[in-house]
Amino acid sequence: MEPTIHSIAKKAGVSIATVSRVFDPIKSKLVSPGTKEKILKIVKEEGYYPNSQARYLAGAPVNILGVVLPNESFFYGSYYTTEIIRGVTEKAENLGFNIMLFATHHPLKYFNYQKITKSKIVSGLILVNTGADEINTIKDLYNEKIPFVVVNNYIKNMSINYVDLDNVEAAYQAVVYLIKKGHKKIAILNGQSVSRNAKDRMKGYKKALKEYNIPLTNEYIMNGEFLEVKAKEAVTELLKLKNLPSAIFCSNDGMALGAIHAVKENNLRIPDDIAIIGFDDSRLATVISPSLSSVHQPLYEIGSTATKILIERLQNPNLAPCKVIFKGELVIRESSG
Amino acid sequence: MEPTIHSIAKKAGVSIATVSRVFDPIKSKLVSPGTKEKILKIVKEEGYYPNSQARYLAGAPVNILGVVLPNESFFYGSYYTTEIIRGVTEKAENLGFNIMLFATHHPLKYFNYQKITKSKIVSGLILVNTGADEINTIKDLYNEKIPFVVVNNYIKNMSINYVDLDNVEAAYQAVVYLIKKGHKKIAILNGQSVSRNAKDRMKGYKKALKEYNIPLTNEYIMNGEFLEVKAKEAVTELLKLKNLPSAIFCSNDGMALGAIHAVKENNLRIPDDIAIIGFDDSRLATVISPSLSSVHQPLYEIGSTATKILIERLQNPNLAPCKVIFKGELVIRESSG
DNA sequence: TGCTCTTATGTAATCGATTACAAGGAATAA
DNA sequence: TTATTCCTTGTAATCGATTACATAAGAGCA
Repeated sequence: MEPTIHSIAKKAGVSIATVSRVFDPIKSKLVSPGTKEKILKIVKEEGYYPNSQARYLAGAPVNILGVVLPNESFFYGSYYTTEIIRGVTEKAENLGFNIMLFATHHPLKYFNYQKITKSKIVSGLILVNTGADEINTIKDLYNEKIPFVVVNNYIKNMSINYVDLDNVEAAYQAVVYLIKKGHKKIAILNGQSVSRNAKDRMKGYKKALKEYNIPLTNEYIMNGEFLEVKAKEAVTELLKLKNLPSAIFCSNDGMALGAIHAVKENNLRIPDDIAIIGFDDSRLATVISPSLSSVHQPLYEIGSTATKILIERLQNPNLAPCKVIFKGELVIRESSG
Repeated sequence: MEPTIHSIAKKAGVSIATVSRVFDPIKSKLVSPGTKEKILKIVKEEGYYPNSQARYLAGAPVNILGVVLPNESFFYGSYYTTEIIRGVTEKAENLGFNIMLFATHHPLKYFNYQKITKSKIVSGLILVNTGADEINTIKDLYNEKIPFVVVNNYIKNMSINYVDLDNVEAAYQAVVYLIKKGHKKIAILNGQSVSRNAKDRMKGYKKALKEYNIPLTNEYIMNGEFLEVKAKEAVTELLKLKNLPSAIFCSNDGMALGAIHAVKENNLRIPDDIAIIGFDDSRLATVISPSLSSVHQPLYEIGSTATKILIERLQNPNLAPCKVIFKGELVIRESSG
């Protein structure tokens, strides 16, 4: 038989209430030192750990956070996802919370958020890489007053917790850098336009061009769907233009990689013929040749901040919604000249 | 007030036992169609989900698996770790299990496995990248009859579940490939010798040399601690030898990357002067120039297989321990000639 | 000595489900 | 018609903790 609070209480010759108190950091002060010592000795001998389900059921706070992200986020050892998870897990561990990982295979919009929150499997949610088609889900969560934080999907006009990068500004900085290097024909290799990230990076790109009076060239605007393969195809097409761009701003490093391959296959030099800037500052950036200039995101901090915000609000539901926007930082390497 | 089984039962005019039965796939057949329909209608209206803690406490099986790995496993978007997790999460989702992720910041040997299993937070464990210094922990788990699977840490003489790669054979194949290419002076860039992986890959390396009557050269045996930086230092030293090797077998891709950088800095050509083979077939392998020949591990399958084995044994504790050894596969690219 | 105030501990209700067992009613068989 | 069986549902104990409230013992004080 496994030890329970009853068997421990019996062996120690005390009531279950006293045993319970020993495990509560605050109430354990109410137990006399002698009794506490006696109980802890038996707890150790028996290898007793309080049953978490019984604790939760009896009213102890559920210290489990659900992290929800699309399974595909993991492909190829995504730097983006893993750094965020590293930040989340470490912060959660430090604050005494556990992480339940929902890397769901299905499109996220079919994920049953209700099930895991209402059945009390988790007490709050961290939503990473939720898509633009999930706004309704997020509205539901909001209306149901389920505690959650959105990472990387800024939503306008809703009073929710989120942590994100200032994508407009980051893209703006990258493009301005290219302009100041003398580039006037700058292409953008972006993700799907439904994505908030893609939208905002496009905004930053356009803002920079406008500010420096560079006209927008439609042929220079490409969709690589955030994928290396699609990016390579798109750039291969781009390079058939008569009026070639002299620089490409890419919305992630994977697409930058595709772009580099396409440019090389066309026997053009990087950065001399075409300069390239990526986004994410992933490990690829330093491995590839030429090394890739890229916008660095503080992903670890984004993950740990999101976790902190959520836990604070679980412990004090009256706190106001919190928005944290980090700044990106362009890391210059070889590919941008 | 949130709905409970009592409120649902009351609204439907039935007992809580009947409501409970509706949620049990087997027992729900005992409930008459009319009653079931009536209950489900109210369940839907009220947005009711059975409280998981109460279910567990009352005897329903806990469908939560703990995945334990060192926090550092995530650095740099580790391909190794993420692919395994992808396999684990997808298989778990398909079999109706949830994953609790313990990416612990402390050395794993200080991780309190007892706490999460005995307190019934999880019903079983998947141990990924456990170190050699944790054999005692694993023995404890075994003695306590806690269901677990070890991934990537084959342990001799213990009747436990594990899933691993045949590292001896994989390393052997890689080195034989080099030998057949005409190499006779082959160095090995290995990880810490306490690591099971490192030991086995060394074994494969030695086996290949012996079989082809190539004497062992001590100076060709290096420890790069599985780290790019350390590997680069080690290879830089290696290249000061009078009698240079013509090939280096590296125990992971990160170290191969360090080796490539060191070789290039010494103005030697890859593969002409020095051929290089890595291990893991990570994304780096195709990104780096020259592209890296590397031993491919079926990481996704390793993860999903471990999960399947564990769940089967949770559902049927009488099943015998299960060992699954996958074969690696050398993927030839430019770096090996 | 008696009263009050602490301090330490115990009693018992409660959380929300599962499930063994009981039981009523309808269907079937004799 | 009555006995038997099956189908459906309900009753009540149980899982293992937390915690409000009660209470007993001891300390402090007049």
